[in-house]
Amino acid sequence: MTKGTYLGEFEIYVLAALERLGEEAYGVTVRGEIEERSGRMASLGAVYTTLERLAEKGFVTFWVSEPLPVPGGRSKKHARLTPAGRRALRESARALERMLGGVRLGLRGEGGRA
Amino acid sequence: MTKGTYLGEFEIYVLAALERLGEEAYGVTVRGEIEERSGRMASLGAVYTTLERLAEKGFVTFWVSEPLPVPGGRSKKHARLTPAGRRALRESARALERMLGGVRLGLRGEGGRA
DNA sequence: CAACTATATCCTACTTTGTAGATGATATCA
DNA sequence: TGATATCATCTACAAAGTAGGATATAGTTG
Repeated sequence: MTKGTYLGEFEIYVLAALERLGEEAYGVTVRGEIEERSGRMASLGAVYTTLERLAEKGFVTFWVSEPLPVPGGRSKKHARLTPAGRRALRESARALERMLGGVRLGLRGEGGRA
Repeated sequence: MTKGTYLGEFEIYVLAALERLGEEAYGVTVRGEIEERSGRMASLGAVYTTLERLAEKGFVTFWVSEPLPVPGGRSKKHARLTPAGRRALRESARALERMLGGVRLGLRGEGGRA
């Protein structure tokens, strides 16, 4: 029985976005990736707060990019997964998959209400 | 973009357990199902509190069983999913799947640390 | 019947996560 | 300098997660 550190729901989205985005990951792109990919809404404030908390846990580190010669091209605070972060994401995702796997919820089609 | 009601991490576990257990679902069995199935730890207190909150949201209803002629066989407070609860579980599970789907996390094997 | 064992639930107090509007920074361009 | 476009931080509160300890109720035993 793992008593351990299970990620919160939104934390999972943020870490998964980092995994997908790689070097392109920073506040705005993380938010975009979550919304486009999953359809789940995510405010920028929520993203930044969560990234900060994940960094405190050692799951994320930051690095700053050079400013770009375009409007609004200020330097960005990029985020990347640490090995511990990747491990935490994997553990949470696996446990969730085991729990949801096989449950008939219309995960493939069936859509609609009720 | 769904601004809507996304379930918390533990709420997903509890609702999934209800879906699996059917008529057998009550505090103790819910806890057992979560722990056995996913490996995620779950205290009884957490389970009851979460069931109560899910009921307030209209995702769960309760019914009481007859006491049984065995030691500790008091009547149990069973829980079942409402249609809204099943729908909420499905929505959260789908969004999560879309976000995690395809991410290389060793969801099938590869195990180990780092 | 009192004491004991086995299950099951409730209560309570607190920690962690989730949320997002308002505010402040910094880049180019007119 | 003023206007526009990104991006980040702050703040304050709401919602979800947690679990120890108290309480309830069944049969059993002496």
